[in-house]
This record gives sequence, structure tokens and C-alpha cells, in this order.
Amino acid sequence: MATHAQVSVTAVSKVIRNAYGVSPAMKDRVKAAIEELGYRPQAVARGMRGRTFTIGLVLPHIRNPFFADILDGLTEYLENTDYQAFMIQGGATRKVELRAVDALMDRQVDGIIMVAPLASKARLEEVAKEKPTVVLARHERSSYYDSVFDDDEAGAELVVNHLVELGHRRIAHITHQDDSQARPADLLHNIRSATYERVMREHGLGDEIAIATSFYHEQGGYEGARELLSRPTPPTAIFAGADQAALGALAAVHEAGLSVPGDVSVAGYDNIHLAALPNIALTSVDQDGAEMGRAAGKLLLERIEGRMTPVRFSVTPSLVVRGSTAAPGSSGD
Amino acid sequence: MATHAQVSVTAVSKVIRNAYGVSPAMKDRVKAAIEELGYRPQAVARGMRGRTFTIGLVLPHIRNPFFADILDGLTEYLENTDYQAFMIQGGATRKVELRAVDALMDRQVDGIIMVAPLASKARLEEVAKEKPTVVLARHERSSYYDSVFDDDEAGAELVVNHLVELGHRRIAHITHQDDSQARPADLLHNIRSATYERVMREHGLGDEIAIATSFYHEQGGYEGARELLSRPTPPTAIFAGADQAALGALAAVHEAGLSVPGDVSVAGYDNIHLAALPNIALTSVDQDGAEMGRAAGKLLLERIEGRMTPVRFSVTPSLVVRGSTAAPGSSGD
DNA sequence: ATGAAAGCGCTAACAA
DNA sequence: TTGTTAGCGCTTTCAT
Repeated sequence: MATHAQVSVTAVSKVIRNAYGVSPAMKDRVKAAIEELGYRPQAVARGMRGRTFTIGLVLPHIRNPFFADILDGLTEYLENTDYQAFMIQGGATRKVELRAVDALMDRQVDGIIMVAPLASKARLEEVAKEKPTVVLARHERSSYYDSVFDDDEAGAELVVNHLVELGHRRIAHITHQDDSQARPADLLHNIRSATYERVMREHGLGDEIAIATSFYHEQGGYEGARELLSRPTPPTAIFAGADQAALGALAAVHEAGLSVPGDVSVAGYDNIHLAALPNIALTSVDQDGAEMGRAAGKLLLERIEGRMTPVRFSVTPSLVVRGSTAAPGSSGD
Repeated sequence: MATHAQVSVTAVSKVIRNAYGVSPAMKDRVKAAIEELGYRPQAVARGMRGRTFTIGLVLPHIRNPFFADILDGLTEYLENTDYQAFMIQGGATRKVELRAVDALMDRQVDGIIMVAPLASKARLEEVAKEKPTVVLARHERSSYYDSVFDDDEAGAELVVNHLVELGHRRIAHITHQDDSQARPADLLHNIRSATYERVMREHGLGDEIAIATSFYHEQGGYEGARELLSRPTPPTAIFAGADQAALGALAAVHEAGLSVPGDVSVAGYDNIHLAALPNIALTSVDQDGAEMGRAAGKLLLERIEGRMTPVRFSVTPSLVVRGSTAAPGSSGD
């Protein structure tokens, strides 16, 4: 490229990097040549000396539409930068999650953004010592990486208070289980679950606490709700820790011949698009995923630019009340 | 690494690549050193001389759970290889889609698998001439890349026949619109739509053809169905070209005060997990996404190994009948 | 079987 | 302001 355009490789490099020390004339000449030859710098070669302009995003899976919001926010933020985000699947086991992060490191990404609920904090810090890192959806405080998360305590509180205010007492909860090495209190599902218990007690409903431990997906919510509904004193309201589980819970309630919200109210968390459909009308907690994605991108680039001090960015959720929740025994549906 | 372990860099390289010309003794020594130092080869450096062991997957977005099946299939297939798949979002416009592919090329991925409905065939072939390429979900025949797709004609036929057999005559269809530069007949939504028209005619129902042009997502299906239901002679059955749209259609039907399948039958395409939930019970066409992902991975690796002749892999869909479809005017719901 | 050495396409230090 | 040069960490010849 350089020889073909009668300029030195250094000149080309400088122009591409917007570096200091090129005359306007030279700049024009190089730019013209780049244009003409359709030249594109090889990221791997750049990576050998410095940056690859690649950032890695680890997501456990892509089945939760909430992750799509995060990715969209991140993509939007990176649009005006030289960086490109690539997503790699973290999977369902710790082993796979670790391997995904390693795969990113092996490829010299400039930074890592991850939703990694399974790894230990120690492991995350090892990674963060090597590469600029932003951790999503975990609440622990680290001096090595930035954190972006939803205030899950506030969100869960909104839901339980809403159900109590409607007059419910037998409010049950569906939570998620995994074999994480994180401190339980740092994981969102445990926070939502613990907050549910706390708020129930604060309302004097400690004896009504009923938790089904299952998974944050359709099948998990379905099975969790079935289990709850089969108990001697079934709940009049179910708070599923995630919308995907709430969709399963709705199915279980209907299948049991009960109506929503007439017989059972159902609420979720995440406010996925589906929740807004009139025949689902799921009361849910909205956390701004796109905002989280943007924030993660911004924080990561700051780290890449050299910031070493940790930053924690927290999104405040809000309750979106829809038709799936109402006073117990209301004629509804 | 090499010096530290008293072996030459060449030896290390050979061992890592399983190359010819290392004695068992040397092999052991190197392996021990690799283990001890936790050495991991840099993919970018390897990429400068040969492969990066990275394959790029382009998906338009990650909101369709069907894409998750594809990714899972691909990931599963690559698990026992040295390759890693990274996903990049192709986005909603042709410009973004092209940029995503460029980003992959810039990073010297060893091959590209893409769901790229917007690009022209010519553009795909340009890419395929540079890099081993597998194109998903498009039906055109190219001599430069492999194709993996669902037999959308067969699938659409299954749905329309099913509805006709139930006794429906006023069967409407919801299709998807975009500003693709592909030949329309090569895109799955056009194939489904054209097949719907053809089968309707074959059943002597040419006059009943009613198509709402919208989008393959919840909102699109909702709006499409509303439009269809507001016509002078509303349909008794709606075939949405994708489950996501079908979910929106279900919402519109319910909102109109009509019952499913009593007043209106609804069928979709993709058989996403949600379709199986008892309260949704969506009749849908199952296409094996995981199988498509595995096939794409296999074909791509073959190409990377040197195959130049094009292969087309087609998945045969099957109909999954559930509660959302029944004879017109049946008491159901 | 082994390792020295060239070179992939860049960036950064330095010389001119 | 410019261009020459030395590597970055690998793979691949090619002597030994």
C-alpha cells in the first residue's frame, strides 16, 4: 500500500491513527491512496504493537431479550469510536464461562465487558489485572474493575410493595439457582430473593414467605409456579425474579385453570418487550438495559485510556404496572 | 516462554500445532513447560502468519430466540476444535450489516458464517472470495459460498395446508419487509409469503389471499394482525411468517375481544420455546436451528481446510400443531 | 529431530 | 515534517 502510493508506511500509520507530525498535504495524499486502494489496516498486526480495537462482550446466552438491550446500548455507544464489540457466549457452566474469557484474552481484545454470574470474584480480578474490565450485573465492590448493575434491591422492593398494597398476603417468589462461585449476596437473583424476604417480614408477612428455587427461563418459571400452586396454601400472587420465568408462571397459572389476575397475580422483572403485549400485560420492573450497555462501553473506553480507579454505575429501576396484577379475588381477567 | 523452558520457539510452535518433527521427549518437555508457565499463544501473532482460529458469526440481532439455537449448534460443533466463534450484530440497515462483515475481515477471522438478509448476492460473493464463507437462511445458489437454510417452501405449505384442512378459507398472512438488495425470491420471508399465495390458489382460495406487510417481531405481528382484523371480511386464520410476529398477532386477536382458536386461529414459524407454553400453545413450524448451526460450523471448517466446491445444506421443517389452531367457529379456547 | 533466521503488517523510537 | 528501522510473537523455511 505504502509503496504503491509513494508514501512511507509510517506516514500511512500516522494518518490512520491521527497521530502528530503529518502535513496537511501528506495527509491528503495518504487519504486519497487509502481510498483508491480500499486499504484497511489489519487489526491483528496492529494488535501486535498495541491495540486491536476490539472489545469482547461475554453473555451467558442470548435467550434473554434483556441482553439484547445491553448489546444495543453498547453497540450504539461504540458506533462513533474505532472500537468494535464482539460477543462470545459464556454458557451454562463455570468451565465454559472461563474458557470464553480466555478466548477473549488469547485474541488480545483491548477490553472485556462481561455478564459472568458464575466466576469467583478472585477470578474476575485476575482478568481485570490483565485487561481493562467492566463487570455487569454483579454487585460486589472491586478495586480492579468497574461495575454496572441494576439496583435489584430497589426493584424487588417495588414489586413486593406493589403486591402488598394491592392487598396480597400470600405472595410467593420464584428464584434462580446456579453453581456460582460468587458470594451469593453479590448476585442479582439472590438480592431479589433476599429483598423479597426482607420486605415480606417488614410487612409482617414473614410466615407467608414461599420461595420456589428454579431457573430464570420459561420452563423454570413454569415448574416453579406449578410447585407453588400445589402447596397446601397456594399464593394469590407470584413474583418471578425475571420476566422469562414470569411467562412460564403465567402458563402454569392458566393451565391450573386459574385466571390472571383474578385468582393469581403475576409480576416479573426486566420488562422485556413481550411484557407489553395486551394479552400478556405483565407487571414488571424496568431496568434500562440500553443505558447499562452504553455505560459499560463508556467506562471500558475510559479504562482503556488509562483510568485505574474503579467506578460503579447503578441503574435505578421502575415499576411498570400492567394487567397481570390486581387486588386478590378481583373479578378481573 | 521458549527460553525459560530451555527449548526453541520452533519446538514450542511445533508442539502447539501438533506438527511433524518433534520427538516424544521434546514434546513432553515442551508440554510440561507450557503447563508450568500457563503459556497461551497469542492469536493475533499466529494470525500474522496463518490462522487466528477465530470464526465470525454475523446475526442481524439477538432478539429472535431462533438465532440462539443456531449459535448453540455452532458452539457445540466447535467445542472439539481449536476454533472459537464470535458474534457480531449485523443490525437493521445494510450499512451496518456491511460494516459488521468488514470488521470481521479486518480482524483476520478464518471464516465467516452469516445471517445477512440485506446484502446483495454480489457483495456476499466478494466476501466469500476473500474468506471461507457460509451463508445462512438465504436460498440463492452461489459457487463461492456454502448455504444452510430451511426449506421454507415446505414449511409454509405445511401451515397453509393445515389451516385449509381444518376448514379455513379466509386465511391471512403476515410477512416481513426490509430494504434488502438480495433477489426477493432468495429471502425466506418472501418464500414463505409466495408459498402462502401459491398454496391458497391451489386450493381455489386465490380470492381470499390477504397479506399484511409488516415485520417479524412482536410489534410487527401486532400491527399486522390489527390491520387484517379491521378489514371488511376479517380472516378466520392468521399465518404469521415468524413466531415473534405470531405472538403479536395473538395479542391483537385477544385485544379485539376475539378468542383463539375459537374466532381466529393463529400459526407461526420457528417453533421458539415460548410457543410450547400451555397458555400460548402456538401451532408452529419447527426448523432445527441447532442442526443448522452445527452444519454451518462443519461446512465452514471444511472450507477452511481447503474445499472450494459449494455445498448447500437444507433442513426439512415439520409442523407442530398446538391449541392455537382449530376448525373455524369451533367452541374452543 | 532440532533450532536459527526470515518475515507477516503494523507502531514507535529515532534520525535525517 | 519525513522516512528508516527495530521489533511485537508467532509460523515456516531451511540448514544443521
